[in-house]
Amino acid sequence: MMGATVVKETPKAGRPRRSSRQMLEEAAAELFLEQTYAGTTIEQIAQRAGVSRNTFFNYFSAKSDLLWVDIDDGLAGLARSLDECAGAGHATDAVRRALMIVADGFGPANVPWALTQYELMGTSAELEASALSRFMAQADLVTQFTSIQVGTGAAVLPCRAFSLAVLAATAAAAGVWAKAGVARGRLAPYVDEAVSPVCEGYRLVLAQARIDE
Amino acid sequence: MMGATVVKETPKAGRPRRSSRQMLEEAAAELFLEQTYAGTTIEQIAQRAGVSRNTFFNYFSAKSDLLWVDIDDGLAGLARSLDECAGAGHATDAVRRALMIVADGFGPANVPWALTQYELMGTSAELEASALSRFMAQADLVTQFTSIQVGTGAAVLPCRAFSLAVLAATAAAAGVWAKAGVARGRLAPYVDEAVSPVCEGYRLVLAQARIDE
DNA sequence: TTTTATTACTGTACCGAATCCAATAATACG
DNA sequence: CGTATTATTGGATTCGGTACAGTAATAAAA
Repeated sequence: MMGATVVKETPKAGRPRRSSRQMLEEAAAELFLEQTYAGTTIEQIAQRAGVSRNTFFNYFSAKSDLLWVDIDDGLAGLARSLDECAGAGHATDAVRRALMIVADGFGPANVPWALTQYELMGTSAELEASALSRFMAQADLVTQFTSIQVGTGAAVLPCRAFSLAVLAATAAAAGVWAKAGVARGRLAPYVDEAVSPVCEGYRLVLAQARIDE
Repeated sequence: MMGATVVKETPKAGRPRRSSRQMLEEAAAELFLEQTYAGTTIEQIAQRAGVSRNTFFNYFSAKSDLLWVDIDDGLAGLARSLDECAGAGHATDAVRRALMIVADGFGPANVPWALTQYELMGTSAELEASALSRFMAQADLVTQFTSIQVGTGAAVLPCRAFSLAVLAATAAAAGVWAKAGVARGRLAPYVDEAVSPVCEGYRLVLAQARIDE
């Protein structure tokens, strides 16, 4: 329902799977190259994977989930990365470092579908919806983390604005990185360059945030 | 197609309108209060307004346009506000002032549907899609403006990251403002508090952006 | 006054995403 | 051999959005 995957780990009882998950992803990847994302229907994906249309929804909650298969895994690690970076100094630095860890998972190859298709077909409503859904999920994570790091009585607005701004900068970095073409290199430097000024600007503000209120 | 409205000003020839536009907005407002946004269909809105379902699409390109009727007008003025603030000093300051002008159009009453429904029903796919669509449109505006202000040879990433970050901070401000309840007051102070740190952090970076490259 | 261009409105049909539900198939376990 | 559990399937339905043809209502031209 949330845009994340429906089926992940296998239970021990019941009818075994026909390994449909990966087959669906591969079938979708082929079709996205032949036709675009918008040009392929779930029916076609399921048909090429050799399963029914309904089984597709057993593995993905929406067609747009296929755009994020490469990203969702990395995004799932943000919460853990935030906890790892919790102790070190400023809240802004912790968030920045956590984002760098996540960004380190993305190399020059394998640019996610969400970014390539964004360039290819502009931006469809489905892509936008799925993108903002993930953005807001991460934003809630960072907001909660920042509020805790700043301390009790932290003002809501600074924490929230910092979280959204720092994630937006990350998204901008990912967009520029994806558009950079073959010689893009690793994602992390892009993220660092985009995120650092935001953290710098919010450093003092967040330090005083618990006093103001 | 872009999320904006299809029909705006009246031509001089042809069959006159049945003043459907405002009637549709009012019918939608009633239904959104009775049921939620997600709970009302276009069919119901058109029926209460006394027009056909197809006529709805003569005035709005999508159901989600109704969530932004109050906002789109203000957003349309951002380009003009940016031009007004172009000359004054730093690019960051110009953007910040332009955003303040836009924010000044929103008072304590009349919180747009997009924000109230977001709180009410979490966030549906339609709302997210329409929201990001508008966000990206404004982001392109600010990015182009910032690039020009910084000067020729400006690096892409800083301008893009700044634009997205500053707009994300604005969105965060709007969200907190809407949630603040009856005593929220004007939107502008929220935006100023959220946006200023981002501009502060990017001030030096953007000043050096045309030298780095 | 009649014609014509222009615009508004309506009905019908269609497509695709997503949900719901009932039925069946394949496995593990008692 | 039942039984619980899970996977898969098919059918039906809902809803947003598009396409298209046809009709109605107005202003201006003939």
